[in-house]
Amino acid sequence: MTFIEQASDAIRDSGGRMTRQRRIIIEQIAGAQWDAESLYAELTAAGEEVSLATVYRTLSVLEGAGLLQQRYLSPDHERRVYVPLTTLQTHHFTCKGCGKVIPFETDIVGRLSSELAAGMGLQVTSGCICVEGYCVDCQEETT
Amino acid sequence: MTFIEQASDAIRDSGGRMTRQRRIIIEQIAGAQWDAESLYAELTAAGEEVSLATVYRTLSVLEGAGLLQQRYLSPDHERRVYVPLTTLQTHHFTCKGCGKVIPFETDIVGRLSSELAAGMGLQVTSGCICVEGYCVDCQEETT
DNA sequence: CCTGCTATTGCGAGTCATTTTCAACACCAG
DNA sequence: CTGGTGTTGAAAATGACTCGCAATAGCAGG
Repeated sequence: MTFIEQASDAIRDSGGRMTRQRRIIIEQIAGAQWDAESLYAELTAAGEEVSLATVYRTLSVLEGAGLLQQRYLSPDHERRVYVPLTTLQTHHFTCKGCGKVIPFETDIVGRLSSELAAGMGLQVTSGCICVEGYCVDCQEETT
Repeated sequence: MTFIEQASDAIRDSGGRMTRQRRIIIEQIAGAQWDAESLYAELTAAGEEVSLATVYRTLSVLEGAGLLQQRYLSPDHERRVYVPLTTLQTHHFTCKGCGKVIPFETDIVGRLSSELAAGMGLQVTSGCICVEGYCVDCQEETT
């Protein structure tokens, strides 16, 4: 079952309706992570008619349905990004030198979940990790 | 050297002045983490005269001097919190059931730093970790 | 102890991302 | 086809945070 089918089902199951706007938003976010503003710009540039408010609302609905998860890519948390669950294990490193955002894979949230469950009985449902520092290129410049 | 002395020195060294407002803000944040709004409320309640803008500005100055670090306690990142460097290894778990914020200690940022350095040559200088889920009490209720 | 230079303050206004309000609209079950 | 109600767009609201500017107050030198 594709992401789009899952999303349609989830929306209908909760008594919601599949509108033109929701469809194009879902199609766009199925492939990659987006923040509301960029997604809106992209759709508008492609000639689609949606309002920014609807983009925010739809992303929020999809998050509530468990299909997306919010993230903040950089430690200064300036913009909320939505990530399809299929890419959940990707986190991001922000370079303080050049501003580059470097994705990396790790199951560190999983390990942390185990630790918290074992040590304190906490049940982790979602986590967010932001790290910043210097990338290879910027380390060389400093040296 | 106490946190307050460190802060005074840092401010003076950079050509800044120790004002009454800065002193009371520094004294207040020396002991624990605060977000600007709460710190302002606390000081005002204690009869001190400071403006919210000054609280924000002072926290930012202290962060620039390397005495505080910003954090977001919960995954929804609704409020910026400043933490004295001495308590840096404390992270937070937010319960989606009762809203409780539970601190925990872990060197997970350290481990992640090692992984990133070894695997991709990235040099991590700071990190932020937010996890949410259900605490022991709220897990029982769900059951 | 004065004095003046200028860093800092307070206040109100300004940002910016995100949310809400509300009337008009459009899914979709019947 | 049609009505009930979930959704939308546009604009106003919100909330955290920042900025402009005139008034104030540290503090170095006299």
